[in-house]
Amino acid sequence: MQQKPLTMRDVAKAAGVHPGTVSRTLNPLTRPLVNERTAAAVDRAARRLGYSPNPIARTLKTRKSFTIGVLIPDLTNPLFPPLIRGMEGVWDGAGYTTLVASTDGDPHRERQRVEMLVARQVDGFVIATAARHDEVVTEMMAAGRPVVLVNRTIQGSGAFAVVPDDRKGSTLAVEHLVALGHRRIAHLAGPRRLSTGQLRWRGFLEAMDEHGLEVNASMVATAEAYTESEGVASARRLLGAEPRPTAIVAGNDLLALGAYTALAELGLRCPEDVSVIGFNDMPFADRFAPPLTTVRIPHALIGARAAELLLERIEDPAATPQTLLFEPALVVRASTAAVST
Amino acid sequence: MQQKPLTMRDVAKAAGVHPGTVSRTLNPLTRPLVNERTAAAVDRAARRLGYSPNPIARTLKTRKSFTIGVLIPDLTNPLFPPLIRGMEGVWDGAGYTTLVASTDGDPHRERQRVEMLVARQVDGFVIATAARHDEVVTEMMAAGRPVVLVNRTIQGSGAFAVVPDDRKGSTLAVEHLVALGHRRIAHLAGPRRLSTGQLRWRGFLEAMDEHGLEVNASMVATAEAYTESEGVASARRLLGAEPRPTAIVAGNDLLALGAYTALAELGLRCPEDVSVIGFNDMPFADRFAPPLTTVRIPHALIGARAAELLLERIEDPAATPQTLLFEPALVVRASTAAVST
DNA sequence: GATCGGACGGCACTCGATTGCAGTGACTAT
DNA sequence: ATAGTCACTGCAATCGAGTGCCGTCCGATC
Repeated sequence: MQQKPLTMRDVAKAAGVHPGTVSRTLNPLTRPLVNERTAAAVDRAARRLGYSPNPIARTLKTRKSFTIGVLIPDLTNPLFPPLIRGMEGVWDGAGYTTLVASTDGDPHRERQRVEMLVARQVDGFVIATAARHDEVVTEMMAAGRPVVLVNRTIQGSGAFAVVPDDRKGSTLAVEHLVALGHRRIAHLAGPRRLSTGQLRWRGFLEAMDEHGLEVNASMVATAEAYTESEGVASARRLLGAEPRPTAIVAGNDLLALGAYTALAELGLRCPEDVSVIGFNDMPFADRFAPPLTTVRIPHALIGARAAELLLERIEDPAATPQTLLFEPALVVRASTAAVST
Repeated sequence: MQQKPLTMRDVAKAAGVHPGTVSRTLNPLTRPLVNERTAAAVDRAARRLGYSPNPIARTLKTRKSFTIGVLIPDLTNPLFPPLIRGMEGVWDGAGYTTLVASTDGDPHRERQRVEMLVARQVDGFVIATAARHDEVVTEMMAAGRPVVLVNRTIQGSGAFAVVPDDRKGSTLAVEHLVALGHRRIAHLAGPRRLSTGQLRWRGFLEAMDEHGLEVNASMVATAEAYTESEGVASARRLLGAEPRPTAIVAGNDLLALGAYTALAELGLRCPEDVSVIGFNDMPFADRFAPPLTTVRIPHALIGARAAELLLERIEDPAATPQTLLFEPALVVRASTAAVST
């Protein structure tokens, strides 16, 4: 709340010492270098004047900004706010500030945002926008920048990542439906170029195979993006097949919502005619009509863990890459029911 | 994407000029001062080396960071992402970066976040957390910092603010219910210390009066915060009254959702037994069970307009304060119905 | 009482870009 | 030919904090 810029020289003058000494006393690492009594005097002067150091100047000199860049596709996707809160929680405690940038899924814009963040000297990145083959991410890692991937990861290893166990999630979904007597189960898949789309699809196929259930081409539709409107379009294709599936496993909750719409268009009821399962357990999923059965992913936890991992990576550039897998859990609500014969 | 820091001196050396000349060339305002041919040479050198200026150093010298601080209560409240996207849209175009800070409604934390933003030399603030009597905001304005209030405003004038016409919104809600034959209409109010809580309440009382409808004490319950759980608690009180209200006007959608829960607890149906109206038209309000009738507020627009206003204020410190009122609109869905006699 | 060692803190340069001031050279006017 | 003007551009200080180097002063030691 200071009006006129208060600098180290002011504190130095007030304490009757040299600015360099002030710097040393205020920095915990160099503090031992200065006499306890002078240090106390400096502290007193600083407190009295209400001095607080200028992070900009500090960054210029030390190249450390105590800022972290977070790349997400779109803030209005309800999946991301909890993720971000999870991260902010740990960074706040460590004195870091969070700088969030939206890319809208546009690689050009993504690159531009990254350049902005680099220019602002962020100390590291959390990336929630990674495609399986992601040029920008690969370049950043090659350049030695601290990067942690969340939610989505890239093909191959060597990256730090904190992601849900997507295959497992699909297994949970399929098993639940099979237990309810479903056999014609369709998959409303997310984009194949994202790890979530790919792995949930793979997991779906494997689980179906496990149960001796056949999956022909008309039982899988792939959405171009994780949006309601894409969900509607793909669900229409699924529901046009003969015989019609009795259940749909959607790649995420927004796609599931799209399926709701497609069902309504056709005069079909959920869950009486067709069961639907989502993915993520987004906020208010329990409020939908009908309340959505979905695979819950602990986003706040994933965010927090990613934040910690990044901090470790920043402090130790030689840290070995690791990908952390989080267990999903099935949340049964009212969008799934026993198959009606 | 540069690895080694590339500075103006490097460009200067490559172009065979002095760093100062490079600075003048690259700054559009001072560009006319330099000879066209040397300017072209500098441009070429800069492009060839892939130089981009260091915003940190620039900020240190010019005290302008091209960063704007946004204060919100909580990112996971679905009301805020659209607001933020609206602002980012205009700032991106003007070369500003957005720094979002969550306060969780805690004044202590709010003050601390503001100090962080001030230290980072943000050029201005958008504040969505203002209470009607807000010390922090008042101090900031007194200190001459560019501030624009969104969604919530403070008591008295002299502030820049972009807010919905809350009284009007309440009027819309009451009129809709009256038209459906309701007479015992209750208000599930938001906190009185926020302008939204206060004005929507006032608007409710005025509209009821307008229609010759009485409002006794048991017809208004005030929630301590805009949360579902607070909504449940207050709605219980409302529904315990005798005779029971046939309709509830909630101070926002989250409170309305709380009312849904309270109704379900009592075995009452919405809208057959009690109609409910929300406020905001938050994302997915059309997906709830039942789809929520609500007063829509154009948040993205409000955000965009606030962003523009702040930019004007930053460029012209003498700009005169103004508060912009945005028209709400009633969105009728399925949570309201004609009163059942 | 002279020497040595260590603790302390002052000095001055650095980070990268901006900018007031002054100097250079060309060109014009008288 | 000399002064005066103008257009450029180089120089150096500056923003605020961090830090290597060195001098000073103290006490301890023989």
